Amino acid sequence: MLSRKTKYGFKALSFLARREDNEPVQIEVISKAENISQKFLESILLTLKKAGYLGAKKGKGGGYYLLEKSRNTPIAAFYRVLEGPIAMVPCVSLNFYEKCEDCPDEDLCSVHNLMIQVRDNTLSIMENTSLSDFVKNQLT
Amino acid sequence: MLSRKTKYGFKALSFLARREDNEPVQIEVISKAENISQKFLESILLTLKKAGYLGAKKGKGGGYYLLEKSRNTPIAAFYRVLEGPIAMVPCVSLNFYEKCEDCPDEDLCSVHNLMIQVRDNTLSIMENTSLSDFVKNQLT
DNA sequence: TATTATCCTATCGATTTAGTAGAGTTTGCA
DNA sequence: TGCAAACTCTACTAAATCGATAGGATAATA
Repeated sequence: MLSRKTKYGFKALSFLARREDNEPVQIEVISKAENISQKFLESILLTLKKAGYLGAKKGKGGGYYLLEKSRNTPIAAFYRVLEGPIAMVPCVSLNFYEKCEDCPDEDLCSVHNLMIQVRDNTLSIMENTSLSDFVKNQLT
Repeated sequence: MLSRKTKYGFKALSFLARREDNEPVQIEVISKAENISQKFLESILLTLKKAGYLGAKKGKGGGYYLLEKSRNTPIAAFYRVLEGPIAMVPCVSLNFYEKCEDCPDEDLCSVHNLMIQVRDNTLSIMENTSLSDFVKNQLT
C-alpha cells in the first residue's frame, strides 16, 4: 500500500503542475487545498526539493515551485524518492537490489519470477506517466 | 513491498504444490527446506488453512497438505489472505474499498486514476498465475 | 530591523512486523 | 489405555515504521 507521504507528495506535485506559471506557492496554500497536514507536507516538499524536483524561495512571496524539467519527469522517479523501491521484493529491484538470504537460486524462485512480471508492468505505467499527463487530463 | 509473511506463504504453497501426492508434510520439513522460521511458518500455514486453501492432519504422520482446488487458485487469492489488498490505495481496491477522506472527487484524482492502472495490470498477472504454473515452470 | 516562509532536528504515540513461548488439542499406534 | 507426534491457539515482545507535531534556525524581502 502507498504511504500517505507518497500520496500527499503526488497530490502536491499535481497541484504545482496545474499552475502554468512556476511562481512559488506557500506550503499553507497547498496543504489547505489538498487537505494535508501542513507540517507533514513541509517535510515532504523538502524531500522533493532535496531530490532536485522542486525549487524553493524563502521569505515574503516565497514558497515551493515546480522546476521545469519536473513536468516531464516520470512518476516513477517521484515514487522512488518518496516511497522507495517500486519492486515488491528487493531481489527484483532495479535501483535498490538486494539478494534474499533465504533463496538459493533466484532464477528458480517462484516469488522472484512472479514479482519480475509485476515490476515490469508497474514500471511501464509509472515510467510513461508524468505530471504533464495529469494536467492534460485535468486531474487534481 | 511484500511482507515476509506473504513471501513465506507463497514459498510454502509452492513447496506443497511440487509434490504430486497430496500427503501431509510437517511444518518442520517445509521450514527447513525453505529456510523459514518454524514458528512463524506455523502461523502462516494456519492462516492458509483457515482460509480454506490447505488441509491439516494432526498427530503422527500428520502435517499440512494442498487441497486439490488450490492448485488452480489464482495467486491473487493467496495474496489477499496473506498481505491484504492488491491495490495500492484503498479507494481503488475491489475487495477492500474505502473512500479517501481527503479526496473530494475520485474521478478527478490523479493518484486514484494512476493506481487504477497499476491495480489492473497487477491483477491481470496475479489472477492468471496459479501454483500449477509454478510447478509447470519448475519454480521452487 | 521586523516579518515572512522555508529549513532542520528532535520527539512522540500508534501501528505493524517478524518473530518467540508455551500450553492445549487431536490423532495414531503400541 | 497411554504415550508421543503434530497441529492449534493465545499471548507476548523487540524493533521498525508511519504520520504527525514542536520549536528553533536560517534566509529573503520590505
